[in-house]
Amino acid sequence: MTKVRVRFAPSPTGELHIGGARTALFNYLFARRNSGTFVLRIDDTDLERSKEEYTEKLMEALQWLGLEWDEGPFYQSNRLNEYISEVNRLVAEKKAYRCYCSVDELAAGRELARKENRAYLYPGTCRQHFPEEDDHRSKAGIKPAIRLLTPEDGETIVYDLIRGEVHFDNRGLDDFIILKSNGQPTYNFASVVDDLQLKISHVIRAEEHLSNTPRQVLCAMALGYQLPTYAHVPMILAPDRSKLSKRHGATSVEEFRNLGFLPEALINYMALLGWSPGAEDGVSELIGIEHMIELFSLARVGKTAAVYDTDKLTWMNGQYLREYDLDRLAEAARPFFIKHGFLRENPGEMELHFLKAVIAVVRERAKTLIELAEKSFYFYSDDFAYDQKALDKAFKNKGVAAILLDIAGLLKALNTFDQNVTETVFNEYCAKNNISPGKVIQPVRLAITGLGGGPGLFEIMELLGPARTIRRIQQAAASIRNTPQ
RNA sequence: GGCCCCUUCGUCUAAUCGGUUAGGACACCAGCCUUUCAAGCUGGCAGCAGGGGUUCGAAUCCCCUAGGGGUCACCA
Repeated sequence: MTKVRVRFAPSPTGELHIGGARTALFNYLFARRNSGTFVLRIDDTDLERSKEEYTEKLMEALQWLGLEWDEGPFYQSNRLNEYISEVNRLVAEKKAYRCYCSVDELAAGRELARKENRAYLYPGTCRQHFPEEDDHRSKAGIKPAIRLLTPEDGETIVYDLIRGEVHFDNRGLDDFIILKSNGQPTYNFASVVDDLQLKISHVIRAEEHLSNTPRQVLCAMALGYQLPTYAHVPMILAPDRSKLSKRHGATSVEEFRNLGFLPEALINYMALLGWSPGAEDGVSELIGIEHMIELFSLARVGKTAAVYDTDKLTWMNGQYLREYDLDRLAEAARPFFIKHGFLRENPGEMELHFLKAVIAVVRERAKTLIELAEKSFYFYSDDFAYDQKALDKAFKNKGVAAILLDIAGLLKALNTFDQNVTETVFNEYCAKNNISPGKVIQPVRLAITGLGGGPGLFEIMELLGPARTIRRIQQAAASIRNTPQ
């Protein structure tokens, strides 16, 4: 068996989106599952659109997701000599030829084909002009592009692990350009040279590349190398079933990160888009990366494009949020708390300790880190309005202000303020006055949090401490008295 | 338009060689639990794109139609 070597080869023309990230994930899982090597390559042959900052962001996103690569990054822009020498070889072997057709000429041909409603194929104008005849043109300073000489009939077959044999009629393939007149290789060529020279055993990539694969197969055959095995994974579509783009809201890994999703949740969610672990009944879909590596197989990758659904991602994130290691969660949540002004840029020991305590309580009802921070506001600010619905429910009863004042008085008399003590105080008060606990707890909750729901009241009070708790209860009582019923 | 791929609940998916009341998850609805809100538990709603074959029997195999997606550049 040849050693498994796979690659993820993004072009640095934008942020890493969920489709690319999932392709990277599948490559990673496949490599790990088969004790292979995961190579990162940056396909930056398009000088116009490639940007270094995107390369940085791409790598940052991969690292954040935990998809560590074993080799690379290799840059196509650094490998120009390899491509040129391979192109020269093909020209020398008469498997490729110089083309002097102008861009305008070609565009006109395409335009005509479009008008006549037929597919455009390069007519092979320059096929006959083998080297000698080109001399005078090159002397005139015209730079040629190089085209691959492709077969006129027969078929090219792509062997795909997910789709089986895919046949392409060679009559539908023309002599495409492998080296542009500016001296840069085209994607189809550079990619093949790299895959071959890097000894990639399996090319796992998105389905959008399937139609280009016969061209790559032709390149590889002309170059005389052994072909890698292909696996074209289904696309991830936007909710409107179209290809992902900016107008679809959050699509990039970075955006999901900023929206408060955890990398493990995103990984878990993406893995299930197209791949299925086998789905026996009652088996959880919550799968950590290690378990995923054990279970992964391309045979269980489906053929249908998936529409991503943020609801399920959100649910999954909530699941991870609850189980996460508290220290790591606090670390991940920090920026979100800072953004709300709940935390300083360089918080001290005490603040971090308090942060963890708050998170431990609030995370039970948050699904994203944004929500986690938002739902923690009353631990950091006295300045909040009462929720109207909760107010109508909890503050409307006649004796509420008096009850609040009673409670404030009882709390004030306490030496210790932990949740066991305060709960006992509440219970005794209710029993003595024959009031149901809810009639006391809910108004107090509203007084100290402004909300009708949330964590256990006694947990909140302990975290908040006696001073703030009592003050808020007294203020609530006062505001009820001052409001005409 | 040519070529290529695809088609199971709203969404993600399962159903190894054709025989299942077509299963699970998210979302949604209801109930239970609870000081509340979540979580959790229980139950419910909901699908084989359509039409022909083949077969005793088809979600599963074949053909056609429809729909979706991809690709056809001196982009990747």
